[in-house]
Amino acid sequence: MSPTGQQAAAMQERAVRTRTRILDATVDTLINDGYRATTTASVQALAGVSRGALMHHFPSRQDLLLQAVGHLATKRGEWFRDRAAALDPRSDRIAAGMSLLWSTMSGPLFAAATELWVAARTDDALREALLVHERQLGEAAREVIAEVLGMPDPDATDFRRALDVALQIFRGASLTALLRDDARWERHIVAVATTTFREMLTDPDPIPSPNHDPNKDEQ
Amino acid sequence: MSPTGQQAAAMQERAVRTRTRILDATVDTLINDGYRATTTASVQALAGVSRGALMHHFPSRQDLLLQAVGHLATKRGEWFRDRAAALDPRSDRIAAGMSLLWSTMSGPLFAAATELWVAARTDDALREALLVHERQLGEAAREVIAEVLGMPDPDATDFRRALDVALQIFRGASLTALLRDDARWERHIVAVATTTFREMLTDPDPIPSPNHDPNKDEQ
DNA sequence: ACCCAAACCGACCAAGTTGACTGTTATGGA
DNA sequence: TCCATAACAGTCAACTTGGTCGGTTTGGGT
Repeated sequence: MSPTGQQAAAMQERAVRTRTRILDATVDTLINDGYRATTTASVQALAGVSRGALMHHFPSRQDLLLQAVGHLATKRGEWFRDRAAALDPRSDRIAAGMSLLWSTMSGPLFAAATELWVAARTDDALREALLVHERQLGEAAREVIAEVLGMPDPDATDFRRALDVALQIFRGASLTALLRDDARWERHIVAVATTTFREMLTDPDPIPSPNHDPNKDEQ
Repeated sequence: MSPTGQQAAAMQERAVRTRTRILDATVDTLINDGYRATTTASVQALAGVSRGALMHHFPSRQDLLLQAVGHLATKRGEWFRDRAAALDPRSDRIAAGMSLLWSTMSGPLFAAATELWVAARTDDALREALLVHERQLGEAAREVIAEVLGMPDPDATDFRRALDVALQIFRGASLTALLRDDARWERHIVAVATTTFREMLTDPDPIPSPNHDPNKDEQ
């Protein structure tokens, strides 16, 4: 989301603000109007900048969206850390952790990310950018969650697997929640995820392990 | 996806074929190029029809996409039933059912549905259409799954809840699989879903129930 | 043989979208 | 102070996209 080091050195205060305004407007447009309606013109209008300013910072729509991926990831990371810091330390840790995770994945920022995510299926450059940032975000989130849960090692295999499953549940639930809006059902899903997570951590895994990990993926 | 009854009576063979060609082309374009790139022109080109023909059957792009929702739902239903009928009756029933579910949600047709699904977040008409057809598809799938599993009652609360969770896991996994493509991980997720499903069916639910169900959905 | 409505054709148009281009203003350093 | 360059402004042309419209073809009924 940040420009290259050399550019950053030359960037002035005003430029940074303009840049941020544009990227914020891009994210807002993604949230409010979706990927298809996120045109350079609408972003420009929402940001209140001239065409020249927009094109100066982002020579093409492609550029704009690629940079928006990083910008969005940063905002999501900040949001996540803020909420994590505000957790009640006396509550049940696992339940708190799962609630935290769900709150991150049910908000507007996640909706914007989903727009980009789906678009990335048919856009190689976007996919590359997303993969990089999602990976970073995922690792950062895993560390924060591990801390919330009081886990000594964020890299423990059991923990990673359990968290991965919880993530899938929430990802699916977030998609479902896009269309139907049922707070009760959402609470239920969080409860299910919490139970599942707890069992996957405590039980010696009853699940046929993928018995790999030596190498990463064989497509 | 079918026209109104009166129109259907007047529709000729050729018209039906043209219509189907266009809708198939729409789905293919969604699969290959994504929602944003699914323009009337590209659909027209892929279907090999004239502009007039396209506009005759689908007066607007909105129309085209709304009808495509139904068309896609039909194709998904057929596909699902075909695969269900081809299952090996000697295999483990729950495992077979979960594999069946995952195969439905990891294919190109589901990718097309996801494109529409996400677009529907910011498109009321599309959302309405999707809700209707997804509900029908969901019920049909539930009945088929119940039969595969040998469940006496597809409407049993425990069964519905367990299936719902499995659906969320697979929905999330399908999104994840859009970007990274790891067959081993996918098998693992199916195994996890299978175990979770089995436990939710056999255990007297240890999960805090949403304590409702008096009425179906209060969206 | 004729008629009529559905089906289909393709040129045309208006609006939208993108990015290039020329000019202007601000800012830090020599 | 002055200048080089980044930052910004606004217009414009090329292209895309969705939709209209007048006309032609097809096929079943009479």
